[in-house]
Amino acid sequence: MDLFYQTCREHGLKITPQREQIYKEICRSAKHPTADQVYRAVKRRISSITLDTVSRTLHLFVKAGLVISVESYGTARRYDPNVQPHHHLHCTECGGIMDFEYRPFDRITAPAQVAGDFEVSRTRVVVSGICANCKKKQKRKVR
Amino acid sequence: MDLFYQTCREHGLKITPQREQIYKEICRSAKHPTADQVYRAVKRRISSITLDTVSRTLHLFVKAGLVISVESYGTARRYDPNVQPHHHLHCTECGGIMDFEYRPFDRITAPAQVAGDFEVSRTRVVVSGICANCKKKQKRKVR
DNA sequence: TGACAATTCAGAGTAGGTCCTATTTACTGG
DNA sequence: CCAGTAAATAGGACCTACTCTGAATTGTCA
Ligand SMILES: [Mn+2]
Ligand SMILES: [Mn+2]
Ligand SMILES: [Zn+2]
Ligand SMILES: [Zn+2]
Repeated sequence: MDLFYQTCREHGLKITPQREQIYKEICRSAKHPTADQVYRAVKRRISSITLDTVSRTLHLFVKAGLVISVESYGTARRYDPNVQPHHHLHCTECGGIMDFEYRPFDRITAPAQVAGDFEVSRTRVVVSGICANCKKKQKRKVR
Repeated sequence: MDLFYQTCREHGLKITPQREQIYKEICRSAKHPTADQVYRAVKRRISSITLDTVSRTLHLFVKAGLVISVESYGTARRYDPNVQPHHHLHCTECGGIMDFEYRPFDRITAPAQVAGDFEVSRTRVVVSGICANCKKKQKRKVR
């Protein structure tokens, strides 16, 4: 939470109970949640909160670099409190996105002829497939 | 279009004018369009078509392996007629997704300790940043 | 402790779908 | 080439996840 208070101060963002809970919630969930998922969780603590507040707050957090917006597959925008370089496993069955770290991938760089005039800010490896959980379920169905 | 007719036959999908136009449109657009974008384009040729038809058709195309569903950033699901290994540039300003090919990236593989029980079907490098076009616009604003 | 800009809430509006049902159409095999 | 049948489509209701607007509230700093 220190990072939260510091970043807010640096970017002139007021510290409100709503914002504290939104940041806490996104850190607690390991699931790259959508605005709506964060909204439902925070609403249990602050019952008056609206989805609008959560959405706008998450946009501000992204601008401030406190969280990032990561790739999704047909679902709403998903947020990630892990702003360090890391990579993703994406399950095409359940839609889950899981982090993985593998240092050699952090050094991957697109060559100049590809990047061209593109100003690169982040490079990520995304591995799509079927997670262990969903594979188990599929097998059960087959029997 | 040969691939279209062949894949439809192989998967027992009836060949309808709607499906022909949907596939043609997604091939023509280099922009990884959403169902709604395909719908608007096809509607100019088949004015009675509904978004529902386009949505369901695209799901079927994905199941048949005729197109793939690619990562998006808070927008709706996006489709790609290029099912061969390739990689993406993602502009965080305009939301555009552009293809790039770079053979060395095609060989990237997550190590066993990462993949674990995950059944990998596809590995892609996603480079996020700002495209040449958006950079130009930003500079114009600054002046 | 104010003053006041920033933030929040409530509610209406919107985008991009999904679901349901009746009608139409593409394929089959006689 | 035609009829029967299963698949596909159109139209419309419904839904989810935002996004916008305007008024009320609150955090910050002098
Ligand atoms: Mn992550
Ligand atoms: Mn592509
Ligand atoms: Zn899964
Ligand atoms: Zn751009």
